[in-house]
Amino acid sequence: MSRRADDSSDAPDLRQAGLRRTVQREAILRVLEASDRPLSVEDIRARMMGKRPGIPTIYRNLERFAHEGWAEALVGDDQVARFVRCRSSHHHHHLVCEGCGRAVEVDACGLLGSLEEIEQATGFKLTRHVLNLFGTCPACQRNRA
Amino acid sequence: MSRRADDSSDAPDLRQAGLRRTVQREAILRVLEASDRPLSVEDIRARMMGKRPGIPTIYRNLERFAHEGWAEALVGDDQVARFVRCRSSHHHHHLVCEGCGRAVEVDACGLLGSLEEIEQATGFKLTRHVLNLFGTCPACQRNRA
DNA sequence: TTTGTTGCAAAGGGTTTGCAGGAGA
DNA sequence: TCTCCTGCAAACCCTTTGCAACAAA
Repeated sequence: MSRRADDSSDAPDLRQAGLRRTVQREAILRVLEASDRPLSVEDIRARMMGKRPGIPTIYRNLERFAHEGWAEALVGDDQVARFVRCRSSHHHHHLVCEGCGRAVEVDACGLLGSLEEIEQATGFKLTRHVLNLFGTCPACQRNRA
Repeated sequence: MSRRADDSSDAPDLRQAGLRRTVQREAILRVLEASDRPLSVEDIRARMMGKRPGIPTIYRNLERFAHEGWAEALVGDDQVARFVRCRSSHHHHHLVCEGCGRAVEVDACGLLGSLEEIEQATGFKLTRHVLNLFGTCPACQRNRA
């Protein structure tokens, strides 16, 4: 019922981004959409039934999706890129549960003050930052207790 | 003259960490020590004269150094690990100049407040975070103007 | 038809492993 | 001497590239 006025859309519009609608692309988007955790390219492939796109196709499309702001690559300690669907096109960060892998988006607006402090303390002009947060989600906290 | 009481030491003590003193190890430390920017393994090798350690040796030692908190790996967009010497063993972050590559350590203590906000907003219990900052250093700002 | 996309295979390239020889203590 | 380290070469493995066949528009 709610069609919000802001940028968060439920399904990326391929055509609007100048991309052709192909079964592979829509399948990849569907997998990302259905997952609440970062997925490697192999993960994505594993979640498809029947004829699956080739690895290069998945990489190429994820790259485009990331460029459109529809997804983002999070590289973990194992140096493997895992992709998450970005629901918001605002600046945001991802908080990943170390227990179950579930990821949520976080508006780290409170960070801005700290960034200004850093600019003043160092004399640097900040251009961008990468912040990845890790923790334990409510469900995993309960399970642990 | 100043021997500070805190943890910042000028030269890591290999023996104290249970590591043997080898020429390779000390050479790698010396290169890290002398550089004010993150260095890839190849960079490190390139900065050595004469007989240089093999690539695997450098990787193995950097891993140990990182484990001791003497250095840290920063992985950029190109997926290549670059290592910086950590002067402080406190929790800190690195701010890298996109102009010249120079890196400085930043105490992002101001971040703590934001982190608590995030815990309250999400219900997650935060365990760790990775924050890498990028910007333009004072010198590069001047050169640009 | 035109042009973006996919598939396959192969190459790339940073990083890791195995193991024998060598150096620290 | 006893381990720890190093060197070399090869293996790993995620990711990218090239190019011909294919499908969207």
